[in-house]
Amino acid sequence: MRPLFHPSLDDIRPEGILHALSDPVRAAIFADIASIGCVETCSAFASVGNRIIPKSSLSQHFKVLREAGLIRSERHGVEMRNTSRCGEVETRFPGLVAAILNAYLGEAKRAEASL
Amino acid sequence: MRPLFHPSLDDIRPEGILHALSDPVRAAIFADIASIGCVETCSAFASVGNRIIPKSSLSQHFKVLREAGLIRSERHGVEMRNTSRCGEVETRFPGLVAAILNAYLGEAKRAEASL
DNA sequence: CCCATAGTTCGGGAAATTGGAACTATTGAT
DNA sequence: ATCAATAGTTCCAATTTCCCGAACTATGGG
Repeated sequence: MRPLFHPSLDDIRPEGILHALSDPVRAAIFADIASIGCVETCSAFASVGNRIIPKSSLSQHFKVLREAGLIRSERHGVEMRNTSRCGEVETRFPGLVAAILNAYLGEAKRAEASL
Repeated sequence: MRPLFHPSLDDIRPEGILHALSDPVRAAIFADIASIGCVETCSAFASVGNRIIPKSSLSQHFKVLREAGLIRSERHGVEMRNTSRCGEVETRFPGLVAAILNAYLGEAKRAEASL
């Protein structure tokens, strides 16, 4: 198992961030990690919404988020802890992550209201 | 040739916008349409940067932007005029498009500075 | 040492992207 | 009206990417 790759702040690209967050599942995972400074394990997301995500897919999703520069993953014993890199990303792309998370948040509220 | 489909404002989704703009070529096209003049033909983008884009691909790119709700395309005689829907999108996802365009803009400036 | 847990990697089928060639629609010229 | 030119679209095949089950790896505990 090769060590996890994390891009340096300089290597983070807008297209990577947009691609990573253009998938609603990844956006939901990231929103969760980003909220309240959180630290989350991968398996905390065995389901997103009411959809069950196979762990091989989850692993890929975390990899995409990591390589986009949105999260940092560290092994702690048997599990992986994921923290957001919002702070760093904000210095490079001001307002970007916040606007994206906010857009998805508005979307979720709409869905709820129209039940 | 079936008529062009434009989603109503209500049907515009964050994932569609992010996906559309996660491609640097589409982002460049959209940035151009969104800036000042706002009316552009497809063939004005035969090349983006120094890359030549085949017209079948260009047509697809415009379709993706259109179906994401980012642009409106109307036929005027033999050509297509594309206008941005930034204003509408802004009411639904405040700050989103601006933050994305700004992120790409910063990126372009960096690339220039590091020559 | 063996088992359980947490993730990663592999591999094949499904879906999306790309771009050349053929097609369609509109205008202008003969 | 016919023909040619221009601007885009559609078709299709090759490539790429995505998804998820199965097999694998790493770590900690009994």
